[in-house]
Amino acid sequence: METGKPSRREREKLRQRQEVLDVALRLFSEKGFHNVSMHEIAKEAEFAIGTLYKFFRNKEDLYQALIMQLSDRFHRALTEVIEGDAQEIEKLRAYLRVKAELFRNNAAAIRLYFAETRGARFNVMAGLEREIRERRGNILLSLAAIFEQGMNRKRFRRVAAPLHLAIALDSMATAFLFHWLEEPQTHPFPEEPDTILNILFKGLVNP
Amino acid sequence: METGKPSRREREKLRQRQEVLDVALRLFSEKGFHNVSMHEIAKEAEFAIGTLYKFFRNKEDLYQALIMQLSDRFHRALTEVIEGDAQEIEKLRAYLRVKAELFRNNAAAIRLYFAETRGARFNVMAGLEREIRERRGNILLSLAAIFEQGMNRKRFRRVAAPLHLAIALDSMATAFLFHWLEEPQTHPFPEEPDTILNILFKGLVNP
Amino acid sequence: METGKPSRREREKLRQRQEVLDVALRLFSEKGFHNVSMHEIAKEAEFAIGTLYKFFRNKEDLYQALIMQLSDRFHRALTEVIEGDAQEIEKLRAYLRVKAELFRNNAAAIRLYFAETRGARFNVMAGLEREIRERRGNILLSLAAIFEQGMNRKRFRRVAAPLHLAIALDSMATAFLFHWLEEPQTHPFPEEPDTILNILFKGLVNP
Amino acid sequence: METGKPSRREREKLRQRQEVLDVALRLFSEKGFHNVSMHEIAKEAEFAIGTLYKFFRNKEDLYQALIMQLSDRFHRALTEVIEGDAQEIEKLRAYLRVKAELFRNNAAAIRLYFAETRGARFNVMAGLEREIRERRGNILLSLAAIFEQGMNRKRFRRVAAPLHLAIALDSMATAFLFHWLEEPQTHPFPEEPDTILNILFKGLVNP
DNA sequence: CATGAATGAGTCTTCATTCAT
DNA sequence: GATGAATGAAGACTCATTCAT
Repeated sequence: METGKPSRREREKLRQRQEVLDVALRLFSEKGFHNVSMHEIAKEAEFAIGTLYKFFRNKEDLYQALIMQLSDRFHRALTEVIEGDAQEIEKLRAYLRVKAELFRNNAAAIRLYFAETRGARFNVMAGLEREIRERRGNILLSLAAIFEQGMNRKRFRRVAAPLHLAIALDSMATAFLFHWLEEPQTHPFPEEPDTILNILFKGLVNP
Repeated sequence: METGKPSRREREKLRQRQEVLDVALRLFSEKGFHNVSMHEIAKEAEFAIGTLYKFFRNKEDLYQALIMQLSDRFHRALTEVIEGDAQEIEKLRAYLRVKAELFRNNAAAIRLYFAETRGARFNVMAGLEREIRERRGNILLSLAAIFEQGMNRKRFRRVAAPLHLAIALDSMATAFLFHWLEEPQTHPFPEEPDTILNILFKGLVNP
Repeated sequence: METGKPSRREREKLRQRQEVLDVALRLFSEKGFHNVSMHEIAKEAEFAIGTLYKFFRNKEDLYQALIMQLSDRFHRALTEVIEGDAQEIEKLRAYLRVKAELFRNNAAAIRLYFAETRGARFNVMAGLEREIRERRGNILLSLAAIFEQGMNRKRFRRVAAPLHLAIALDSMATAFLFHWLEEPQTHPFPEEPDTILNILFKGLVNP
Repeated sequence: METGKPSRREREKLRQRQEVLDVALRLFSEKGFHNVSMHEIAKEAEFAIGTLYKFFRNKEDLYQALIMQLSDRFHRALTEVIEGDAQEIEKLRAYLRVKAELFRNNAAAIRLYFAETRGARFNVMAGLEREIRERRGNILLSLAAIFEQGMNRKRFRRVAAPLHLAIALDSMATAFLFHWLEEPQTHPFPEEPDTILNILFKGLVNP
């Protein structure tokens, strides 16, 4: 058989690998890539240094694996919600709700993810940039498709290109959520999806 | 007169200091803080290592000076435009135009600035975080004030809190400009102010 | 048993640490703290630089460990001899003999020890100054006690305060031994205990 | 004429050189040779760095000049007192008194002098070691001559070789004075000449 | 002649990575 | 297969010294 025997060993190894990634996320998000040593990760994760190098070829590899895992988790969750066949506005609202939940439940990861993913193309992420950018692009395209559909069905007016609306929606969401991340008390959390949709749906200028 | 005598020496020193900052901007924006050595900066700037330490107490100091200089330049330009006494919509349009110009003319700097300013509070910027956040906050408040005024004068509808509109406007601008920065050909540049204002002004949903 | 298991690794590590200290003693006593680099110590001791830092937190730590080890060795040997319950004069003679042996067998160490221990309170020894001064003080007090006892038992006349006699005895010993250290041929070694006791015991001036 | 014209310039230069030496003494005695930079000396002495190098070939040269100046001052004072033609005991008493005064009035210099002169032959004094040792030797010889004379005149008993007595006397003096230097309150100062002579003159053991 | 800006060799120290046990 | 001792390249920073002005 193909899956029976190796499974046990394999699963154990994966579980350990994941423990390392969890510790690494915590440390990297607290101190940044260059201020965390492999020794520190090994110690916190209660593995021998050498063992880390069984799981990851080197520090950069570990780091990229971590970021890619976060990317997987985030983009999978966001993609799921968009690709259903709910009504357009419902999809957008759901997208914003899921994104908000991601921020709420993964503050450390989010901060790390954006820090290493925005702007910095020079850093440790070199190799993965394209992959991540592509995922982001796909999500924007999906959002754009929703807007497009809404326009075709005459639910949305053509105030701008669908892709631009997608960018607008997503950037606003990110911005609002970062503000909340930084000052949770000032920016109440749950109402934001509505705020964003309000801004997008209702024209600001009196016709 | 007061400024004649010291000027000469002083100006020369400042010019050299600026040369170092220019080289540092290029290198840091290409490779990131930790992947640029003081030797490298010195060599590229054609100064001896020791000379760098005449201008900056240490590497971190040099880096912070660089980021603060960028911050100064960017925020000054943006603040100027908002604080005039033009009409509300004109101010917003001008703000977007200036921001776009900043992105266009300072691509490397912008990338570095956002990379080190977003998300990462653990990094080299530790000491300056508050200052920069405050500046950003002030700009948002100024934008909010414009929206508020527009509302009071019945030019804008109250679709959302002024501060939220400010965040929305600014985050959209940043997002569009980053997209342009990354793929100049796909996202034609100059129309973006109008795109953003369109999105903001015209309601997406048919009433 | 309790000591079997860790012993092996532990002993090996201690042996290596001691090798480093031995090399360091030689180099420091030849050239002084600031004229010996960690690289030099590592090379001479045939360890990698990094290994030195497994044994000692930094250069100063290594140096202080060295000096304290010497201090331990010297003061332990001297203290032992004083604290026995032999007769007063015998104790003094034994003290001088042991001190002489220490000088004879540890010339380099002695030179280093005195160089860094005398006078200089600003140097690398900052933290350990008190400890060392205290040890020296204790030895002087023990010697003083011997003189005092001898006086009480009418063996010694009260020509000076016991502590002063202690200082006199010890400083003479040190001085003679240093002279011998510097010119072994001129100052024959083994007779010095008697010389010193002679000076101390017999009055110089005819009554 | 030989001495008229250059005198003025020359004297001025010497005065400045001395200012540097004075500052250097203070700094070196406070922090040690390696913890004082030429810049620091220049700044404190209010000279330009370059000027220091007009007076002294390099840092080591400056340091040695300083130590030699102290050596001059100390040994001259001590030699003077011994070479008079007073009575033996008076000479010894005077020697001790002068030495005490030197310690009292030159605490910083004394500490520096002994720190760099004792034990350490590896250090910055390399070149001057012989010279200084010779001076010290001469003083001991002079003291020995006094003892010898006293013996010949039957004033002193031959309890030990004259040179040994000289060493004994001088080392006791140094030791007592150092104790006073370190704890002025505990060890009252002015009585020490008598203490030392007492120890030397009166036999400790009852005949 | 004095000045002090500029130099760069040399130092300590860290940390990713390897490999013998 | 796991371990962690050992490695040494690389980097930040200091400071004695020079030399153009």
